[in-house]
Amino acid sequence: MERLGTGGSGGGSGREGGEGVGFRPLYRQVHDTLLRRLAEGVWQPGQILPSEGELARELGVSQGTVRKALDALTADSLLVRRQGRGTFVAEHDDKQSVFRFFKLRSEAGGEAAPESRVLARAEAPASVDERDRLGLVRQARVVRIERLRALDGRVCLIEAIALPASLFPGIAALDLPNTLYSLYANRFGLTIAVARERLRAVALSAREAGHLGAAPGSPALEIDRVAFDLDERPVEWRLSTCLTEHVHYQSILR
Amino acid sequence: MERLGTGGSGGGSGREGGEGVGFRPLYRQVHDTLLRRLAEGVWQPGQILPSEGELARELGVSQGTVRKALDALTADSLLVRRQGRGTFVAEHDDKQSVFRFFKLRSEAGGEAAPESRVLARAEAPASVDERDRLGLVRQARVVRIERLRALDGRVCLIEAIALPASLFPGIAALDLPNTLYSLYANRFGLTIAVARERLRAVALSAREAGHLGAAPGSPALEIDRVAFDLDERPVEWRLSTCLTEHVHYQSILR
DNA sequence: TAGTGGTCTAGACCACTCC
DNA sequence: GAGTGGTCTAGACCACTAA
Repeated sequence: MERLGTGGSGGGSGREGGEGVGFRPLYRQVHDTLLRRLAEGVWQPGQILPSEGELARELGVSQGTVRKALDALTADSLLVRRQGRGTFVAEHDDKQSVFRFFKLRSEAGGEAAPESRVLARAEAPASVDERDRLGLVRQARVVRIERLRALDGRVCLIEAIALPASLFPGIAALDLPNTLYSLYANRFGLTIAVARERLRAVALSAREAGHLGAAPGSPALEIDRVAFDLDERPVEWRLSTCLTEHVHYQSILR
Repeated sequence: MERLGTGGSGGGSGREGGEGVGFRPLYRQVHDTLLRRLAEGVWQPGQILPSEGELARELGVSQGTVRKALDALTADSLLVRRQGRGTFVAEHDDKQSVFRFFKLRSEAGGEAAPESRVLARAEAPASVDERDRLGLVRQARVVRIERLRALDGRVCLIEAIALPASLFPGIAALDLPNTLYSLYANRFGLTIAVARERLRAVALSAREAGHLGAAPGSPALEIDRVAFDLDERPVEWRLSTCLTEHVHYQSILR
């Protein structure tokens, strides 16, 4: 049992303790409490959460307040709600949610999932760039993965992935699935919540050109992605170089 | 006075008319009603809307239902709500909201707004590509605008804009501001609600290279944007070609 | 002081799922 | 039929703004 704010019955919003700066709405406190539990793995992906009523009683708030927090977590794709069944921790290995972080689309418009082939894997001391992107200390080590990926049967992308070795113990020895983020969640308890991508146009190096079957110097799209977990820690750095002859990067702005 | 659904007092959600497929929640009907009014220009950008209570009485629903609709419109950046003051139609000519649709960022991280210089303007029959992107009929005409844009004082981008001439009467004779979308809203009553961007890497043509001060064949980022108004009509096609030596395209994925 | 949006509660009924 | 989330209402009090 863990009560929040002033709780209790009757109207009023009920300020939390303290008197100065800090005022967080109750629904925000509930949101953060549930988010912390998700980050700690109290509920695993695919598992069902207690019902709105149970959570409300446990936390000492009204059902409407719990609902508002659950709605926010659902909007962030961390939960899935199904009428008549319950509220579940989102699983991101589904066909459709592969495309949550994968913005490349075939010109043909086919919704085929990308295939992957691992070229290399190794553990090594982190480079300066890797320490910078991942917020690592000087002595830190990383696991590096290099892959080729194909869309619609056409190889179009080569990507270099760097992971903090301390967060992914033993990953170098595992079979790597096509969608790494479900592996991160299921094996290492790390849920990717946000990613920041920076795109540039570059000329292919001779080595990249060889792997992609293109001429050296050809223009290519470089995608520099840092992915963050529920605690907003940088967890993965991924540098992708992509041929965009039959493929483009799609972005919807609102 | 315009009432929605079954309205009235007491509990119950109240289904709308008909018996078969269609069921739209009341708050959704309110949302659509308000959206239609915005699209029709009933309230101009910057103007205040009636209060929650007034809207609730007018539409014959509870204040909570109106609130839910207003919150959704606020989340879509169409409204701005200010505690103690009221609800306003969003204005998108502010400094910070220039970056709503402009995703290029200087490597230096400076938040300086981009500058523009118009190279050419003309009206002409729509090309096949323009008809395709803008959903135009065979005889339609477009206004074309070509601009150079600079970030941090460095020219980095050349863009070709195509507008349906029927939607923008007389735009060829106007002074063009740096941020076109506020002009679209204020002079032509067209609010841009969504844009779809497709990014590719291309090699600079000799002409583009000349304008951008780079070598022909240099890799550049091509941004193909179609912008839609509140009625989801395609309203602008913009093809930008950008040097990404000191600039990148930033995207946040959730 | 009056009016606005923001938060919180309590309770009703509906739609869906499963037993 | 029991239990879940989804919708809707009514009413209270708080925080902020402006006159």
